[in-house]
Amino acid sequence: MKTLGDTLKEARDGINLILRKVSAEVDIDQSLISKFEKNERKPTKEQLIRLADFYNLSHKDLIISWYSEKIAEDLKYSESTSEILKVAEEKINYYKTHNNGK
Amino acid sequence: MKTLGDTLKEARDGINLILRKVSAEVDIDQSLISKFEKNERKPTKEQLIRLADFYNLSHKDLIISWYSEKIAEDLKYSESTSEILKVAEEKINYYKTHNNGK
DNA sequence: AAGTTTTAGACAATATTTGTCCAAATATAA
DNA sequence: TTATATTTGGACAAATATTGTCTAAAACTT
Repeated sequence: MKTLGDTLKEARDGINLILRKVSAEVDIDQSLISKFEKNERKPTKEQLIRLADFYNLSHKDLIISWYSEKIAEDLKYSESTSEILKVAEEKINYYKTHNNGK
Repeated sequence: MKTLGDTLKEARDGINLILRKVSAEVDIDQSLISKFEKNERKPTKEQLIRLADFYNLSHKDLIISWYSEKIAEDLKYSESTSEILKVAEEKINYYKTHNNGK
């Protein structure tokens, strides 16, 4: 199962850059980026966007990865997870249709 | 769409108790309980369990409500929500089958 | 071995969540 | 209406969690 960290690492490997360089470009501490790649920290959404832009990765894909990992982390040890997700989706749809958009 | 707050309020109305009484029984500030009922605060999981026990409500149902509201709150303004939830579920299942249980 | 890159961990700064209190608002009863 | 009781809003401090920064050790390259 490919993690967000894997994606970031692959992207960096793909262009053969060292952390120090990426760090300078995206203005994020290299130690943080290292941790993102090893899934020891989660980037903020802003950081994620900056990395996506720099690496030319799909915003959408990264955001999906980012949110889904957050949710999975939360529910990992919980029961009834598929019901929870089903209800969550209903609520979201309800919300979206009733407050249209924002 | 029935909220967690609605459920708690209905339960209390069902047994006709005032906040002060419930508060004393479950040891949660009455103002907090009021806010739970109005969805202005979210109970902690522990508080939720104590309320469930006191009101004789299904733990499972309340937990589903609690988590799904949390997730919905997070994703409310996001795009690709159904994809996010789909991927989240895959990750959870992956996690559960590979670390079986806990 | 020397130099470079990556990583772990401690730490302060910041932000978020939580519990508590009280007085204003609302409802109920006399 | 007035008096009494209940509910609610809001401010605040305490506790907890997240975030960014730095440093030096570990791992890797030359």
